[in-house]
Amino acid sequence: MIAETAAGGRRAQFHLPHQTVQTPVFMSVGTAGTVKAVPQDTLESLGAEIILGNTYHLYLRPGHETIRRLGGLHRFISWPRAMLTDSGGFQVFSLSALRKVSDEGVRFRSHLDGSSHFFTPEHSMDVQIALGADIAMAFDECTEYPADRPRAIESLRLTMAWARRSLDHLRSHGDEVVWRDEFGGQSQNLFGIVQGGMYTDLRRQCAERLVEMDFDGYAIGGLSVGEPRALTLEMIAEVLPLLPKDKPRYVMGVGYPDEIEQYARMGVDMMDCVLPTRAARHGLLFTSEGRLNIKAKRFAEDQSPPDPACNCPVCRRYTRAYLRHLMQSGETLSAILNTIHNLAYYLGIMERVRRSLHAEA
RNA sequence: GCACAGGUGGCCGAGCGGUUAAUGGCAGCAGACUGUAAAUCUGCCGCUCCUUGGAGCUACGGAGGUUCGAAUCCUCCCCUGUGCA
Repeated sequence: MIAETAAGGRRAQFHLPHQTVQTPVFMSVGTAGTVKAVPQDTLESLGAEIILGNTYHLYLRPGHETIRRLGGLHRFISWPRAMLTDSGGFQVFSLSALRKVSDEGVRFRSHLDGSSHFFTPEHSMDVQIALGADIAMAFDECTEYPADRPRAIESLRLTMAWARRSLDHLRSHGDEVVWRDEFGGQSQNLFGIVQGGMYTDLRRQCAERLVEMDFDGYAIGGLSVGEPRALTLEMIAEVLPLLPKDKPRYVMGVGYPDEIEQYARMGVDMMDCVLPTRAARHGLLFTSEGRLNIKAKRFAEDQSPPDPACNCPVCRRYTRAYLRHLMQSGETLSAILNTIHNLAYYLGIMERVRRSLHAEA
């Protein structure tokens, strides 16, 4: 812990096997072993210290055993810094049409070829061990919104049982949970995930139980699934005080620029979101002046940079007119430049917040 | 010159007597996107009016014709492609 503000904001750093991560931090999502459209060296130069990978996607392709044989995910994708793998729990939610949930686990059909697979907490851990990220996530069920109370309770029961099993399995395979690669990796951390729908008492109950289990960090999941922002905020505010101060707190799947700043100031250490990368590919740029739909005709001859206040490599060199043209033409470079800018913008927000938290403390 | 095949809204392309302002796709315009089945999805897309819903006008190469009714059938003309001279 480096600094703490009266409002609960934290400026800290976490020593992970591959990287000491300065927090609060925004993590770019690299589902299939790539932060879409951005090469690893560019991510490094943008200052990304930790990125995500996804258990579900990498298990299906190229296969976790393949990645294990190739020396783990870090080596496979040539990423020297920290990584976190999501457990596949979110896919249980997002691929709902193709799944069947039981206490034991989840049977689902591959979105790639329709083949049938069965995921259990143990299996998710095995896959994540093979991938070898610095942080693995417990296998959970992301409760949908809206979910009535009985449904939220049932979903929560599953998530807590699976958290226990995830932890037990990972701990009992301690010897395997060590990756030594040229980047210096070692032991793997495991985070538990707080669910509970939009019910504060369920959230509290879940948080307390997970803390008893003693995870290496705690995530708040099941948010940004369609609920009003006020609810998101309420759930986060409810859970944060229950989590141990000396461990990372991670809100999964958020958010818009103003959201991540707000949550960081409340004491959230880690966040991730596909928004900056996906929106970039769709032509939406986040700037200090607000959202910029670069496809808009009014930018056709606009010679100013995407964001005049931004110092990223894209804003230093290219005009809105050019980015619009690339987008209109469907050029690959469009996705690359848009994504680099959005990521730079998000990382810049966090950099600013970190400084500000430090100054306030 | 002869023989086939064609000429449809910005483009490509369905339709081949009424349910057709005319299927689709592209392009264009606007919007969405929150632990990535997403370089995806949604809406608008002949013109002019009025309030949703409508009203009117103009449209399927051109000119005639048949028919209650034609982008669709007939005649002539113009143009394009291919083949043969």
